[in-house]
Amino acid sequence: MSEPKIQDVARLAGVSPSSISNFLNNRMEQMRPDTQRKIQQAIEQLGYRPNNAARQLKTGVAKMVGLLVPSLANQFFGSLACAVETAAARHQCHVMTFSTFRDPDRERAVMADLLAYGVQGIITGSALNDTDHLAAMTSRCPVVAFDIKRSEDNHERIMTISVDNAAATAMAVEHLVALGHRSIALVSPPPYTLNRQDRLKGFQQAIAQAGIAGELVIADATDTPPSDPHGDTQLFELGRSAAARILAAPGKPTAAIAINDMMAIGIGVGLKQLGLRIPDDFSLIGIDDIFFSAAHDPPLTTLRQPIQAMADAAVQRILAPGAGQVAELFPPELIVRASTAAPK
Amino acid sequence: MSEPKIQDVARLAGVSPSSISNFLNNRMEQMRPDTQRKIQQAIEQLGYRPNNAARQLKTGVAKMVGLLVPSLANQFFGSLACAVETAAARHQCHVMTFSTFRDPDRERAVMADLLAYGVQGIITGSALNDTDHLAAMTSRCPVVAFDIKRSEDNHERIMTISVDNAAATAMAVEHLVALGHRSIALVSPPPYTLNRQDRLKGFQQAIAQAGIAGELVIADATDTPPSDPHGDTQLFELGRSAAARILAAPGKPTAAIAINDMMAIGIGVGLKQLGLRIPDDFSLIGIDDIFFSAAHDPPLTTLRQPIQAMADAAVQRILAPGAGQVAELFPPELIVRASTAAPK
DNA sequence: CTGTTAGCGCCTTCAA
DNA sequence: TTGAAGGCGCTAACAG
Repeated sequence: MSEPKIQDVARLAGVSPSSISNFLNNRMEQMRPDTQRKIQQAIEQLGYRPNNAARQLKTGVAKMVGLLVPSLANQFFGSLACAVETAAARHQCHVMTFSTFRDPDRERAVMADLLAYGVQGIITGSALNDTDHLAAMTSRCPVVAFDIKRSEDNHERIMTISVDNAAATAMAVEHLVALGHRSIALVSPPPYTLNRQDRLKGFQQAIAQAGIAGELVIADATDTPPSDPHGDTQLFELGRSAAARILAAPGKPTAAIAINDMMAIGIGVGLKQLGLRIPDDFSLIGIDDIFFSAAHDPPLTTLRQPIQAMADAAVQRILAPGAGQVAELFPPELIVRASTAAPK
Repeated sequence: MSEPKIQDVARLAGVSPSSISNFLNNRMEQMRPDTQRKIQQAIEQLGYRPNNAARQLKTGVAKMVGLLVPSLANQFFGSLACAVETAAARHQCHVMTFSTFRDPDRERAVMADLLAYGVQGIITGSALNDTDHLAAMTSRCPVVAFDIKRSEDNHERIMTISVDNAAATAMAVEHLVALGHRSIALVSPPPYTLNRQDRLKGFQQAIAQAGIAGELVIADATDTPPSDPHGDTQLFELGRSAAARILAAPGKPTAAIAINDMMAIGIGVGLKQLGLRIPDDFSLIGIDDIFFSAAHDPPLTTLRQPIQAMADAAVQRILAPGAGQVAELFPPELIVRASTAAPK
């Protein structure tokens, strides 16, 4: 069971441990080809793997970044984790992911764990409203937060990455207007977060610019409890129970923009239960482009967040500090599928 | 930036490093209460965190298990990762998750990485057909594989955990028969894996027992390329393009059991495009109970895999070897939703 | 080009 | 109840 160590390899290869170390760290110019070959062979023969803990203890750095998400059971964050893993791999770096379940205590605890592992930085997709604690982390390691917006409250040292929220809703409005809609609803939970406020702002500006009717429908009550506490089913339920109120809104909207896909899907189901057909009777558009948007019926038109590009940028910020801006907004991409059409 | 170390705490508390160590390892009986208090205070004042690498190097074990999944972007495996994280946390253990993208080379590489981190064991939800390599790992650390079935080919030392596949399809048949269906199709990709063969077997036995018509529809061709290479969209597309063939099957099935939910959802969409309504014109049942099954239209009847229980068992096998069986089958649970009804 | 050496931070006897 | 000391496996000078 006990793993072979660098000494064993050295002995077998008939060279010194430092040559093995050089070999492992790709300093090939420091040895003759045949030494190289012997080392290679010895390593394979023994099935030798360097011990990360020892290496880390010595060098002081772990090739590792930490990732915090609300829950991996939430499809959006599963995709994010996958993208971050891919991005980190480009830098020979591994990712340690923790689910926080949006629990502030747990968030604090796992950040401490991450620090104990010596991660090079922390990426969070689970930023709490209280950014003070996050800001405090920046004195320990670089911190990149997805989807929170810089404000006076949060320290300069938190790097932020977000989709351009105002652009997303504005593009949604433009798409709908181009289709001929003249009255559009924006459906959202209470816009507590700056992100949601940005989406609202983008919506209102685009509505004003197009000179059409815009309705804000706040979805904040649901009759059925969430079936999965961590999967963000709430938004689905919220959307579903908002369907009737959307139709009854003052401007008689013929289309709705949901704050995200999960909610859009819920709205769609609610609308169908009310007897409407999508997109014939009503158009629907989401934000995110989660996996199931394409597999939905009808396939959902949405504004895709460029997750991989955002993940790449996040990892870059951690591993090559100073290489990029502190705050960056990524443009969403309109994915036209079958949930939007001209109004009747 | 440099973290405080045990010496610093000792100095500040006015005690020796070993007392700090005793404190950290909960050997409180070895010191006076006031020493304890002083240490506690010093730790907090410094924001001290023990260095995992040093601890691991010294003790030889990392409180960590490794998890391999095809991709976290696949909702089922995101849920699995979440469940494993929860299970491991009960043992003060962390999880390092890697996506393999079903690439054998990558699978081998990440297993080696996991070993280098000194994980206590490896849980894989991404077992390749070639179990030899997996079996070879068992000499390095305990290995638990989800969803592969023990056979003569794979070594005794791979511990396996799986839902009872035969029971799942059998229960699905029984549910459908109770509803009045007399001709049922099982839709599956080619049943290369033992798991799928078991599902097929359970289906056939249940069909025979009920004395009704059973049809096997192999879905192996799709016209549209997968939209997400790692999200298992293939099964969705496969299901969708199989819809017509299901209806045309010899026995004129009035209901279908899909090999999993993803495929069931695809079949449902395909069927609807053909003008059928579910469950009025046709009943559909899946296996897994992924998140979106409940949020689908109509909500999908399915056989739930008890993921948390399975994850608990997997972690148990790793952390408390000998505590459980080597191979274990978990009973699926029938979740009746709205995609099944009596035939017309 | 290769070997020797001194720790990285912590844990754990062992002695005081 | 506390302190001193050795070493886990590896890396990076530095000396040969």
